[in-house]
Amino acid sequence: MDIEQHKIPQATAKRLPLYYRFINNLHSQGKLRVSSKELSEAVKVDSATIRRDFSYFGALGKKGYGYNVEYLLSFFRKTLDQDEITKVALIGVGNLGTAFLHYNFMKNNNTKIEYAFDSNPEKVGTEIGGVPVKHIDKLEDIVKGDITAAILTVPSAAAQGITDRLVHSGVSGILNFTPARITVPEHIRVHHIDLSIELQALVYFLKHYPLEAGEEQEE
Amino acid sequence: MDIEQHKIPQATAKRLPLYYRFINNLHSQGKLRVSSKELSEAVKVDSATIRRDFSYFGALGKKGYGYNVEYLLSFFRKTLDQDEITKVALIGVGNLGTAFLHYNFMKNNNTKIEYAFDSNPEKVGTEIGGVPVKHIDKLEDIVKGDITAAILTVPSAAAQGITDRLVHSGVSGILNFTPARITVPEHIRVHHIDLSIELQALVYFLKHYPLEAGEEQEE
DNA sequence: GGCAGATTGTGAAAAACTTAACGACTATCT
DNA sequence: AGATAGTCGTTAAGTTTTTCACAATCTGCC
Ligand SMILES: NC(=O)c1ccc[n+]([C@@H]2O[C@H](COP(=O)([O-])OP(=O)(O)OC[C@H]3O[C@@H](n4cnc5c(N)ncnc54)[C@H](O)[C@@H]3O)[C@@H](O)[C@H]2O)c1
Ligand SMILES: NC(=O)c1ccc[n+]([C@@H]2O[C@H](COP(=O)([O-])OP(=O)(O)OC[C@H]3O[C@@H](n4cnc5c(N)ncnc54)[C@H](O)[C@@H]3O)[C@@H](O)[C@H]2O)c1
Repeated sequence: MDIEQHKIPQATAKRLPLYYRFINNLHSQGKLRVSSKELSEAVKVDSATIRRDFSYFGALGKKGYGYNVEYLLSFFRKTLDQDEITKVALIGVGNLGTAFLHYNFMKNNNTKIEYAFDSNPEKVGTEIGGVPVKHIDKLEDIVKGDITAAILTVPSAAAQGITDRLVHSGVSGILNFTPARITVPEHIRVHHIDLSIELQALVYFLKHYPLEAGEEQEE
Repeated sequence: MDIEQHKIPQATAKRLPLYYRFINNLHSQGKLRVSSKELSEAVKVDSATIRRDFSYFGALGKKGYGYNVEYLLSFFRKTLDQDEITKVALIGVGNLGTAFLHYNFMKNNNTKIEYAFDSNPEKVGTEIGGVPVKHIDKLEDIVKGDITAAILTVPSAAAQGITDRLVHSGVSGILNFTPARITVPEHIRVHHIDLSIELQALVYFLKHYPLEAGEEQEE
């Protein structure tokens, strides 16, 4: 939106929702002020990093005082566009897709899964977690112009085909849970969440990078 | 294990399982050789990065030729300890936990979920995806000495309590799917996978980092 | 056997990210 | 009022990761 926004490092941008959630918690608890040190302990991010992150948005705190929770919250709400809802579709109502549909992403979140899609006739027409399941044949009709991002939980063999259809239907982002590394035009953003790899990587680190006292944790 | 292993950058280590999977695919397809460029297109990682990553393990390829798939595969299998199985426990057989139990992580993988745990008596005693569900009271008895890592899919309010018990039972790593940022002793490794944050971050990027032609994709 | 073309492995540079350190300031206590 | 104990924002330094670019070297073919 803003040109200045482009100055914010990606690593920082990825932490913003985390900060937002914890500031929200503090606010619910009635806390009025918070220091970068306190926040650091809660979210497990170095306090200097937090101060640096916040500073990209200007001077949000007061020296010698810390941050005002109320102010921080309203600032982050604005910055993360929490007041406007982003519509999302979920493709593939299987094990993983069903779990996501049951989960209320809206709780702390500006996103709403509006529709789910599947090719299995038994699933089509049902409603899961308040989300109607539509037939995949209707994908383009329903998504076109209305949906910003998609959550992809189909079998990996179907991933590229569905991706092409999503792109054609005008989504700008895809959260890809399949192991397939999908190909998209340059203006589409894909984030991969590859659960098998996460598990394998954890195991690799356990065997080859034994943590010493004082060593830092990994995200 | 090896002292030399410690030289491998963490960013590289995280990509190893991805490489392994694709090399495996190539091998199944009967492909005999592969170049860093081809691999790059498949896994969406810059070819120079791939060559650099491989080079940490020595000279795995041949100039003017590329990499021998068979050799690469056997090398990675050894390096990722694919021949020895790591035992894992899953705690919290709810929406997400059930999905994971149904999924066969073993397929491309050296990990096996041996036991699941839940506090709900209706779930205890059942078997999901071939994994027996035990009562959470038995956690210490069953896990102690036998299980290397845990997948945490309990409600976030229960996360820290269960974590303490897991640590006490001797697990060395936790894959934490709850939004809670758990506290552990220094020798325990925790990887957080925070799905709400991933979705929110994707949306944030869509709005604030419109991709230009030629810009790189995010992992 | 020799040459054209392909591809690696890596030094060096750049980019991205994190952390330490400290001056400037706040709040509070005595 | 002055002393004390924080705390931020930022400069500078350190670390990690990615990327460029090319000599070295191998392949495959004639
Ligand atoms: N379940 C897990 O724990 C897990 C873990 C890691 C990765 N994954 C990946 O997530 C994806 C989904 O996994 P899952 O366990 O939910 O699989 P699943 O088989 O349970 O679900 C897939 C769903 O997609 C539907 N589908 C198939 N082809 C389709 C098409 N062309 N259009 C629309 N819908 C279609 C099926 O009807 C099914 O409902 C897979 O790619 C899998 O590799 C899952
Ligand atoms: N489902 C999703 O899509 C999703 C998305 C993002 C994050 N999460 C997080 O993942 C976690 C699990 O989500 P879910 O949707 O599967 O929740 P869920 O409520 O369906 O499952 C939680 C399970 O944990 C069990 N449980 C509760 N307390 C326990 C205890 N003390 N010991 C052992 N078992 C206990 C419950 O019986 C239940 O079976 C939550 O922390 C949630 O915030 C889930």
